[in-house]
Amino acid sequence: MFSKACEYGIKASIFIALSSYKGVRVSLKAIAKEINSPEAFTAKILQDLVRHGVISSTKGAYGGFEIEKALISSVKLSHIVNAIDGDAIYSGCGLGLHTCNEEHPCPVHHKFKSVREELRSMLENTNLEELALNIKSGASFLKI
Amino acid sequence: MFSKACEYGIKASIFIALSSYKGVRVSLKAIAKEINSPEAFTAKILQDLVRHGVISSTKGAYGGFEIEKALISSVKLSHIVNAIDGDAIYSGCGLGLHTCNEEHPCPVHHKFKSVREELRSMLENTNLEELALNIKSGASFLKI
DNA sequence: TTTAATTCGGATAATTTTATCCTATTTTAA
DNA sequence: TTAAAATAGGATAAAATTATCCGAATTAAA
Repeated sequence: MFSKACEYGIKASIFIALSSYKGVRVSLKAIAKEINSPEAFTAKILQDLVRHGVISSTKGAYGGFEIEKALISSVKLSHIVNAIDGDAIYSGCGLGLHTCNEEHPCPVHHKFKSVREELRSMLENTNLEELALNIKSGASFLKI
Repeated sequence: MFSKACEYGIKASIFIALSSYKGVRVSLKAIAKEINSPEAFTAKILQDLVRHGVISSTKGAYGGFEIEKALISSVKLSHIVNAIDGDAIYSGCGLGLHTCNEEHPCPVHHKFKSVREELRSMLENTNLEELALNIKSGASFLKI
């Protein structure tokens, strides 16, 4: 459903949020270890998220990645997915037609409508705070 | 959401169903033209669908692809998707965790639940007959 | 001021997906 | 029986995605 890059990006963001809560920046190394992802590839994805303003970074010793505490609850999954994969998943045509809309629908356009809509709404209404809290409480997991 | 191969596979199957209704087999060439797909690549996908028993083929002059009339309504989108992409879209973990279930959920497991479920149900309950009839009536389109 | 710990960014490699080409095989009609 | 029209299938190529490597730049502490 999502690209590997996007999966890593979401998991990394959650872990960064969790750590930012405690007021500590996390290094690439720590992130990759925690979410079980290849370090160098994860670095590229984090750079991308920084460029898109989803997370922020600090270079040098004691540097790392973080999300300003006050912003954690306003970062939605849709921001991350958009930054990495774009919005094709929930706004593109399910069968790849260039032009697909109500007037000129692909064969599954209407069938997909509610699925697409529910996905979009879910991504736009899920924020990093709730996801991080579930990790903290042990209700959900970032790896294995 | 789906791979290109799967998109082509679905569109091709709908066109084959449409033609089989009229009692005529369609050639690879006609299919690729109708759904606007690369011919040789489409051939591979059709071979795959034949192997999985979704469609049937006849070699030689006047040969081509078809779906037995009586079976058209029983071919579901899920059969096609499964044959080409597998069931990962609606049964795999949204974040790619190897183990992701109610007891050990990934951060978005519950959030994705209804989306995944709706997608699965839609694929399992949509058959080629209805999709073909909408093409026939001009209510939906296979290309552009 | 030097050193160590970091992120950044460019180059490259490996893998997967998408796409093409060519030959073999099958089938029908002339 | 031969020729033409098809699918089947193997080999290969192109493109996209995933992954790795290495040096540059930055920062803080010793």
